[in-house]
Amino acid sequence: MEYNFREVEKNWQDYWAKNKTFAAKNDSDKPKYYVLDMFPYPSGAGLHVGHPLGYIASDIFARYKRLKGFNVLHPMGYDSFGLPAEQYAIQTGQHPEITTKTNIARYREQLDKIGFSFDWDREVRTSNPDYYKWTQWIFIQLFNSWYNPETNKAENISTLIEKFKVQSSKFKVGSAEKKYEELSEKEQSDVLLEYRLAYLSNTMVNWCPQLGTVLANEEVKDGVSERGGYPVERKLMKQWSLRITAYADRLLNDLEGIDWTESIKEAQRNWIGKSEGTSLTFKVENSDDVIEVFTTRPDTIFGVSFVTLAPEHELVSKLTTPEQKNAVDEYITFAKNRSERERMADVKKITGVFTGAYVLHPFTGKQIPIWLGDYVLAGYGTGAIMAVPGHDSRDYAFAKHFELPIIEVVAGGDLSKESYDAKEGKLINSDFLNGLEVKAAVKKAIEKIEEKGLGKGKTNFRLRDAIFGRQRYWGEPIPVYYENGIPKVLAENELPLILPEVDKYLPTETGEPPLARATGWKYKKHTPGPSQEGNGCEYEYSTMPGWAGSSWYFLRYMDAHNSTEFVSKKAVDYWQNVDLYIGGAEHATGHLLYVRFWTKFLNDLGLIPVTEPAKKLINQGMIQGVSSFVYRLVPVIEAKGDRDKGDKISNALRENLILVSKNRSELFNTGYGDYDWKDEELNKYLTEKEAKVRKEIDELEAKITYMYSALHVDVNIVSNNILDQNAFRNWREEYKNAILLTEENGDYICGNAVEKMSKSLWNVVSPDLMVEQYGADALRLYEMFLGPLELSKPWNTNGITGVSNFIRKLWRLYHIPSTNNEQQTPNFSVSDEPAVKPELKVLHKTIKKIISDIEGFSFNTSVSNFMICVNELTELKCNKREILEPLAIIIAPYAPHIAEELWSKLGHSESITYAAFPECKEEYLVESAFNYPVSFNGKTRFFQEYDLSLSKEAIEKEVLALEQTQKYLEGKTPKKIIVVHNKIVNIVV
RNA sequence: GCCCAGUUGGCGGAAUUGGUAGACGCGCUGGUCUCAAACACCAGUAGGAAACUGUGCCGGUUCGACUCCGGCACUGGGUACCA
Repeated sequence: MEYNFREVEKNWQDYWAKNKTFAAKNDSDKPKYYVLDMFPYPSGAGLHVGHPLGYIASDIFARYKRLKGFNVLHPMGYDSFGLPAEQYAIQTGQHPEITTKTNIARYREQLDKIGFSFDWDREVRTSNPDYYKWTQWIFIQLFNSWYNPETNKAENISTLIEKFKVQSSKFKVGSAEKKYEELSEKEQSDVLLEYRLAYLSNTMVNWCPQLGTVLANEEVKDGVSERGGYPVERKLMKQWSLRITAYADRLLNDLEGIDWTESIKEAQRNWIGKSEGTSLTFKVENSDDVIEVFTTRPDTIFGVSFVTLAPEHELVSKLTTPEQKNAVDEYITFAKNRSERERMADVKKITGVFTGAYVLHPFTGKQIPIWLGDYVLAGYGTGAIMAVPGHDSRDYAFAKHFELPIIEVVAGGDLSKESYDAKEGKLINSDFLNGLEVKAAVKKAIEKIEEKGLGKGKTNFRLRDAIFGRQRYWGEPIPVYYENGIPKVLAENELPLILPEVDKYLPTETGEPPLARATGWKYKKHTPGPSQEGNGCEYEYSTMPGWAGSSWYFLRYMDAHNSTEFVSKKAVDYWQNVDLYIGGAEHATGHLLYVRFWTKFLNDLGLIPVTEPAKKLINQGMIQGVSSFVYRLVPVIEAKGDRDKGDKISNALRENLILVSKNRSELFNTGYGDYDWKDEELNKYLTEKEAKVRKEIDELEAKITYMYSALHVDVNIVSNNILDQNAFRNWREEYKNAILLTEENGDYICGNAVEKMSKSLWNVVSPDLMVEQYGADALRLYEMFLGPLELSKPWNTNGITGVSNFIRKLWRLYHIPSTNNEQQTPNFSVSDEPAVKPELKVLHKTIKKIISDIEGFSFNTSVSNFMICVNELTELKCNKREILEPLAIIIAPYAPHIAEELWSKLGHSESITYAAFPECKEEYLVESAFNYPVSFNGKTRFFQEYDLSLSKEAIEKEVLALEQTQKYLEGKTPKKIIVVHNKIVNIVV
């Protein structure tokens, strides 16, 4: 028997757990290194082979850093609040906590089998009260803070109140103006809510009726919910939000200083969407009202031919003339009822209405009509635009549709065909801007606008404040209660606010969130006061969104069991922030933006020393599944008239499922009666079935054609596209009696497609099976070997035999084959003789490559390099300790189990984890000669070895003297000879 | 539409600063072992009989281009009436 990975891997996993081999210390003389994975949501489906990809990469890096002498923090935990557990609870009544615990146990079991070097003592779970206590605590800090634009950071709200008092600020209450001290408690609360970083307000939210909750912009994709894919509509609601917009500029600027991929940075830049322009007011004709617009193209001011307001704009009803009132009201109703999704679906559809009112052009004084259009968004800028159809494609489309004038003010386009949006060209028809280039014109226009007091230069962001309340059960309760309608946060010593028990995980009959079902769940002050009387105060019934817990978890790992602080100063001063963060790119504008926001906020309060959560970020690619299909033959009836009868016919023909092998697709689209299925069973079956309905077919003059539809089939019963027919019949009841139309050799060939790996597509490959069959080391090596970490690639189990063979070859290097072949295992045999130069060269070449591969995150090439190394050492029949000991160390990050086993056999009693990574000694790599490729006009013809000490001139001379050179020269004289030392010789003819 | 990434054998992929294109592995073909199969081992494997041709397509720079520049196509991802 050879290498027994099952036994060896189990032993070492037990050893690591027992000895807490990977526990990180919070004080150490070693330099620190923090390697973090994005923690998973523990779903019921368990891990598939795609999940561990990033974990394996980070584990290799963490183990490498330990070998390099770093104190490494490499933790893991669970993002355990979330929708699936709650939906499961709604269906089954099972408490989400139970579901979550079960799923976590399964995840842990799967993770353990792969041999990760996580420090499990630091595990965090966001749904654990010990954890969410501090999530709530951070919320309270957000509530108690405002953003001071002067200091450009968050401060305690008390500094704002102080400011109000010092400046004697006045606040409008109804028609009166009062000082801050003169306001009632409620009025003060309302004023402060406009500044707090966590605040309650009436905002347009993304409401998802099916989920019964609101969603943040980042959770809505293509107009449907990211989770579940349900339609989302706009709705005005009182909601908790976080003022992330206060940090827009810093979130944007600080991207410069972090080593993240350009694509993620770009996605964040786009999401933040900074645009610089100017505000500009238009006076409404015969009224004191003005309409303020935001524009980035003030240079086109003389091209304005109308002004468009969002249907929700506050001035609409006031402006609208009596003649237009009906049309306007009708349009507003229409716009309101169009869901986000519809609006997006027909971007091309232009809708709008004229209000009957006019504004006056600020420079020419001309009348400009005011229109409503839903292409103008209420939530961006001022909800009103100046329309310049000549130089904005949306305005152009609107103008064309409603036959409004189009004025050319920038030369260079052809306005009869399309608008000219480019920001280059000279201004025309523009009074004082004529002749200027766009850039200069923008500047001049802003100057004039500011000079005349019409507006001023302004920056707008696309980023919206993050809606923070969710009308869900399975999340952190927001630590707020309402006293006389005033929202108040709990005292810190009242945390955690435990998620109460409810009878059902659904909204109440009156539409309140599930938490309103909790009986007797009321806030009572610890200290005596009005709320102590009676039943106490109502709590906030919304819970926090899924991203709350994940916005600071990287800090908790530093000090996971601290019961008095979210993280101790000492721990965070030591660990600072994440050195290497690995996770999926799908979090580009969600999690990765929020965690940056919270980090900056906590830094502002002086609680942590860093302003960014992660120095370096790597996005692992997705591992896609390869789905398999069977092709179902579907009779399609085209009947004239009677539809019911048509259905009856097709049902009769469909009684048994007919599945056609892929390569017999010539049979598809065959019509009724004119086929030969080349399959007796099927001919018989269909002839019988058709005979039964022949009368109806003829009566209806129906036409039958056979089409096919592809059905997903479990990839685990398909091997190399050949269906295991027995397993297939047993797989599902409806396939038991299916008629399988096979190839001539009896095989049923499946089709396939590369898709997302998902339970519903039946293409999931579980890591458990791979570990069981080939071992954890093989799985780890193979996942890395598949290709560059960042690239998406389809999973193909077949290739794993390659790395599995490699592991056996590696094992054999350290052993001599047993002579009496039967029972005995190969004998461990390593020689203490000094290594010879070729052996040392192989080793040190490999060390050099592995170091540069790991540090460049090129894990796929390092696996190749190990293979080359082992192949070469096998060729050299090398079994020297001097070579094999360092080899075990450099391979340990990738294949830790076999490395530990070999290490212990080499006579070490300690784990290989903290061995020293060998240095590359360049002296072994020095070559004395180089085999030069000799090329003619850039095409390599032959090779010639020359000593490296030879000068260029000498080589040139030698090459020309060669017989082969003369042959390729064909008697011509070379024009030029290029000799690149240690690289190439090129002869130009 | 805009932004980002990518396109190399039958497949996954490799190629340092512009310097031997196809490393390594899978698959395939042939062979050895075996009664046979599997495993294992050995040899071959970009195309072409060859001259030659080949890194998505067209063009450029260069002694020399997968690599640099200009244009285009396609694939994947992100984002979208953002004024």
